[in-house]
Amino acid sequence: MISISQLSEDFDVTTRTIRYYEEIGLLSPERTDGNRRMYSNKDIARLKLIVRGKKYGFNLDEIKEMIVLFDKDRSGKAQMKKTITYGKKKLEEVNERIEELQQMKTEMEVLLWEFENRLRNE
Amino acid sequence: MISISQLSEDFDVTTRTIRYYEEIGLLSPERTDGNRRMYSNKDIARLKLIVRGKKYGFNLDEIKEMIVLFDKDRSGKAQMKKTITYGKKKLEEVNERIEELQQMKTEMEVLLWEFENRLRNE
DNA sequence: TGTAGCATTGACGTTAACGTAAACTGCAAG
DNA sequence: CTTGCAGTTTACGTTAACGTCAATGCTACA
Repeated sequence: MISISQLSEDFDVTTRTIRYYEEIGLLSPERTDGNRRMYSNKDIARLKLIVRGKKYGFNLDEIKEMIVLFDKDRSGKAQMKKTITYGKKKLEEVNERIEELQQMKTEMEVLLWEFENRLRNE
Repeated sequence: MISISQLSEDFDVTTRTIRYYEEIGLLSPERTDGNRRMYSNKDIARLKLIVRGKKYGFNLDEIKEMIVLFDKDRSGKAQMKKTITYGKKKLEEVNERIEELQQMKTEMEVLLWEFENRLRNE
């Protein structure tokens, strides 16, 4: 259990941002007697997911959907089947992004190679 | 050479967005006698870069920097060396994103596998 | 027990990346 | 010629994702 300032430091995001994520339902930390937020390992894992998701260009609504997927406390066959279907779809998206990024990487490498050659031959 | 509406259709972005990219210096199409924008293959390649960049979570300022890299009309040894250095840095960033995305993919796969197992064993 | 230093909840401000509407222009078809 | 569509500029509007500030509440520590 850590405080909001600790969490803020650990992940390099402002406390405002963390509170905002709570505001829109992405986090729901416990409170102390004095009403201070206390973050569990589960909360920490969630924030990690959020921060990473943002880095890949997902917006907070999309991330919210993914959190549901990563939230392991689900039961009922129907619910689980839905989760699996949705998860596979998201996995496909991630796959596509990886492939495109790899293509981009290749293009950049070719370009750099060309530049280095031109530099050598002049 | 294609029109703005053609370009808009081809890339599934609005004409407003295309004009905005021009406004901030990401595109600079030629004009016809009647002042209409005409987009060359080079412009089209740029827009492709922009759209793709956005998808990966780069903002337009970062994309602007990358466009400079992908712009092949550079000369002078010093300039080229700078470009190569900068390009390698960007390549590193792309590499990192790929690796993190792959880690994320693995996690999702594990999770889905667990779900499917639970579904089978109940 | 006082006080420095985090924490809390509003509430309004800001910025990037467009959306939208208005007023105007150029061109092709009937 | 005019009708109508596609394009142009200008300018104000919008939304997500926070930033910032004010007023107030805990709480550890000298």
